[in-house]
Amino acid sequence: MDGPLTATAPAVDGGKKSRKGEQTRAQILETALTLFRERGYEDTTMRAIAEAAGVSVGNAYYYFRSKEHLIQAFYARTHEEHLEACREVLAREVGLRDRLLAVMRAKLDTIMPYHRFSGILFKTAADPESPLNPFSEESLPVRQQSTALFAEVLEGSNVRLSADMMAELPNLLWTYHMGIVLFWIHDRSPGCARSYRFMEQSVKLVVRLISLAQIPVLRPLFREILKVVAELRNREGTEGNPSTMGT
Amino acid sequence: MDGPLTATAPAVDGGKKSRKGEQTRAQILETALTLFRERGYEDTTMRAIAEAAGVSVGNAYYYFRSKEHLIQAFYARTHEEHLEACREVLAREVGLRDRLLAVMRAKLDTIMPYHRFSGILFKTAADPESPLNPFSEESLPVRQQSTALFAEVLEGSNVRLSADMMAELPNLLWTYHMGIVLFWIHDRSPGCARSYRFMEQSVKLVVRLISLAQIPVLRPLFREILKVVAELRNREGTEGNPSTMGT
DNA sequence: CCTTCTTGTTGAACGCGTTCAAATCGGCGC
DNA sequence: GCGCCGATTTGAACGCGTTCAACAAGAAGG
Repeated sequence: MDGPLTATAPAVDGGKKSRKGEQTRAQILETALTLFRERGYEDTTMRAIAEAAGVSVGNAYYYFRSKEHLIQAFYARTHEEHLEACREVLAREVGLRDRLLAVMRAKLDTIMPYHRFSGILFKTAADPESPLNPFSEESLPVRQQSTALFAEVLEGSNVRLSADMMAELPNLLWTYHMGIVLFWIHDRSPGCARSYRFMEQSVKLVVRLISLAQIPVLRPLFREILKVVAELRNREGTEGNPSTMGT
Repeated sequence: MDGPLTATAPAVDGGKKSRKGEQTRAQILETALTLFRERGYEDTTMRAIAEAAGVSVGNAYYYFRSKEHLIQAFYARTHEEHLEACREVLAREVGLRDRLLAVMRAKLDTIMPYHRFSGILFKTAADPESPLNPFSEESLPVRQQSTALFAEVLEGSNVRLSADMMAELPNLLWTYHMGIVLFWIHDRSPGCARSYRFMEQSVKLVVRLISLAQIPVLRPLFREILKVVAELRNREGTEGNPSTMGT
């Protein structure tokens, strides 16, 4: 009953075993992502994925609990690509606006090939019962990695922030970046030009707000905002979930 | 081929015809909403709805294009209940904070009975292809009505706002209210107490921000914010869609 | 070689949302 | 009465995601 489903990311397990199954798993994932890119999500059936990958339907389900779980693999995949695309700029640039701009632009560039099928991504992501829900247990690793990226955007810049800001701002930026992606998903303009424009304008605004938050007169206001945002963040709340306390 | 599907809202058509079908339609909708409330969305099958309503499956599809379209009817229904629940307070109260508080509280109260099945609501609502997408053509009437409610919240208050604020703020408040609902959907605390608390705190913050926007020094900043928000709003963009130009 | 256990693989079958050709109903002219 | 036509209703059928009992392939020990 305990299949290979425990290890979601290919690189997480020991790396030594390299069981026969790892090949099959990779084969299925690769086929699925290709078909998603070509035909979109809805028009790609599990039967088609299995056939194109040269396995049976049941076998695909041996490695991926559901069709949705294939998306989670997509999540992890594009996130890694995004990280790679950012690395160089983040090591060089120190201006906060340019850092954030570069990261956001890289994000859009990374997910662009998947624009056709990305609709379904947020569709299932918004379902509180779905494992793809950005707040779910299962997607916590990717979310934490992504939030860490925004922490790095801030820390590597020449802008000094107060401690309470530094604690909450990465999460806020992550939320902001989700909002941009949401806009992008609905964007039907050629080349998603509107998304890029909207992103650039809003990045300027965000950076301006951040610098405003450092002005002493406005501190009480921003402190209150942070308080409300913190309330928003720990959704599990009184249930006492220790897993979200760390970091 | 042109069935009764053209008239989505029951009160929209002439009201005179009252064809046989209107009864059947109402019967199906009532049954569906009841089952949704009792078992949730996923566990309520179209076959079960049809059987409980005393019709065939195909007949249900004659009146509702899909299972999702039953949700749109739910949208319209709860919106009317919300309006009704607000009417009295909005006629009496003039303080902006209390007006907004009352409206938001009424919103949560109205949708509370549907908390179990509301997850799917946003799930499909986030899909850009879905007719339930809040930005879609099909849900435009409800959205406009809802936005109008927030315009009334502002206009009936003793707070005077500049014209550009008055033009954009209702849309912003509508977006804010969607955010609260999104929080509520994910809220698993007993009685959704966290949602109410979060709503109250954020309402205070929102009102405070609105009054800040009236301070001359900060006007340029808020004007820029409004500009970006306006960019966000007309998504159809360069396609030249005249239907969203009105009002 | 035979057993035993885990890992990997199969394809038929289930329940679902949805479709559609065909049947039925209801009013209106004759 | 009969014929007609649009509105309504039916239920079998399709394709989908998913499940599961059964089977095959290795690996390990005797």
